[in-house]
Amino acid sequence: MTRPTIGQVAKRAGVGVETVRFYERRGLIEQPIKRNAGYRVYPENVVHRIRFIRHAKDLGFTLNEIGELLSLRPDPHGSCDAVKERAEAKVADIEEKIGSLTRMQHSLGRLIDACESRSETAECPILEALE
Amino acid sequence: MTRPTIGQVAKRAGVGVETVRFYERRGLIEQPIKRNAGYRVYPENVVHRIRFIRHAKDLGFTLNEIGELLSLRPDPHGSCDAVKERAEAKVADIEEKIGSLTRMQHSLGRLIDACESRSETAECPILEALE
DNA sequence: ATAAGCTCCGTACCTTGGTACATAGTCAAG
DNA sequence: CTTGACTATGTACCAAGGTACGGAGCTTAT
Repeated sequence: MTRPTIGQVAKRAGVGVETVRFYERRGLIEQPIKRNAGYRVYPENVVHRIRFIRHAKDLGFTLNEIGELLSLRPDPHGSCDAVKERAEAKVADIEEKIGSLTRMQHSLGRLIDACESRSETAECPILEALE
Repeated sequence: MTRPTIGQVAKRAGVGVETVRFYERRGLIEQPIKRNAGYRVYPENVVHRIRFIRHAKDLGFTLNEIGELLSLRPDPHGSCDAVKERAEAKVADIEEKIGSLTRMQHSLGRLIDACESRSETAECPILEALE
C-alpha cells in the first residue's frame, strides 16, 4: 500500500484535512515529505500521533503540553537527565489528574447509592469532590 | 462574619470578579441575592463551587459538562432514575479518562526506566499510550 | 483528454472561555 | 462629607484551537 496523503491520514485519524495542516504548523507532527507537486505524503505513524493529540486534549492538556509530551524520548546521544526530569514532572501532573478524577468518581458513586436507597440528602454531592 | 461580596468570593476562589459574573451568566453558579443597591451577596459554598469548576476544566470537561455534573443530585421529590443514569454515564466517562491517564503514566514510567538504564530505544515511547 | 475529486497556500472566520474597559452608582474610613 | 475602593451593567476584546473559503494546480477513472 502506498503511503497516505493528507486526506487519507485525516480520515483515518478522524479529523479534518485542515486540522492536520494546523497540527503541522503547530509543530505537533513532523514535516511530511512533499511529492513532486508538493503533495504531502505521510509515514504510517502520523495517524497514531494525531489520535494521541486528540485524546490528550480531552484529558485537559493544552497543545503546548502535548508537544512537550511528544518530545519526551530517550536521547541516544548524551545525557538523559533533562528528559527524565521532565518526564517525572509529567508523571506528577498526571497523578494529580487521576486523583481528582478518582475523587469525582467516589462522589458520583455516593450519589448513585443515595439514589438507590432513596435517601433525602438534597445537597449537591459532587461539590466536595475536588477540595 | 457577613456574607461575602463578589470581590471576596473571587479572591477566595482564586479567580477574577469578571469570571464570577461570567459563570453566573453561564448558569454555573446560582443567581445570588442582590442587596439594596443591587450588590451580589453570596452563600459560602459558592467558593467551593468555583474551585470545582476550575479543577474540572483542567480535567478536560467543558463548561457545559461541568454544568451537568453540578446539576446531578438526588431528587427528593420523585424518581431518581434519570439522575442515576446520568451519574452512571459520567462515571463511565471518568473511568475512561483515568484509563488513558494511567496508560500515559506507564509509558512515562518506561521512558524513565529507559533513561536510567541508558537503553537505546530512540522511538517516542508515549505514542503507544493512547491507542 | 476531460471532469470529478484530490491537494496546494493563504487568509478569514468561528467557538469556548474568559478578560478588560467605560460609565455610573455605592459604601466606609478619616 | 468627601475620597478611594467596590460594585453594577454592558460591550468589546482576547487567546486557544480549530474550520472554512478562494483561487489555483494535480491526478485518475472513464
